Amino acid sequence: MKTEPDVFSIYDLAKAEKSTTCWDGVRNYQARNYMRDLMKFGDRVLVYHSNAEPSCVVGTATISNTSYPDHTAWDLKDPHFDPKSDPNSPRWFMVDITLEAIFQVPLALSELRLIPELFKMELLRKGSRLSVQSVRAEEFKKICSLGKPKRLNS
DNA sequence: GCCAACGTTGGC
DNA sequence: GCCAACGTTGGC
Repeated sequence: MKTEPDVFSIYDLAKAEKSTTCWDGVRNYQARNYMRDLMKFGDRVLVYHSNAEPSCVVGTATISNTSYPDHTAWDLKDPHFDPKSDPNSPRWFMVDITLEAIFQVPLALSELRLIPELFKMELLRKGSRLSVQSVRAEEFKKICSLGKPKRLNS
């Protein structure tokens, strides 16, 4: 899952109550479908900082609440307000994620591109813009082995 | 700041 | 349903 660190970084997540946040503001149908239809409680996710210097995979989190309507779509003052989302038939959904580990070695895109096991990874595809993507188990494992995750409570 | 790669909108 | 115009994402 991508986030712009200027807006909400993994360090903000670490500081949040119970290291948990709702993943609001996603306004892309495919990304929404991943969250609404595919994500299950306990699923693990990679946290990625986009538009950063450099852009990096910075840690892991878990799904701590499965999908529910994204109420920020109905909030006039929210930057992601969507007049076409009807509270009686919500258009946008979100999940909650809880921080699992921060990488002691953040993994920049340029570095990930050099890893043969990751050549097919969606994140590394040219023009890959989707903010919620699926990651293959082997890719997840490889990235964790490179990132040296530092668990919160251990 | 540039621009490729999308996704969305709306006229027809 | 097609597609041009426009808007957004995000690496570089």
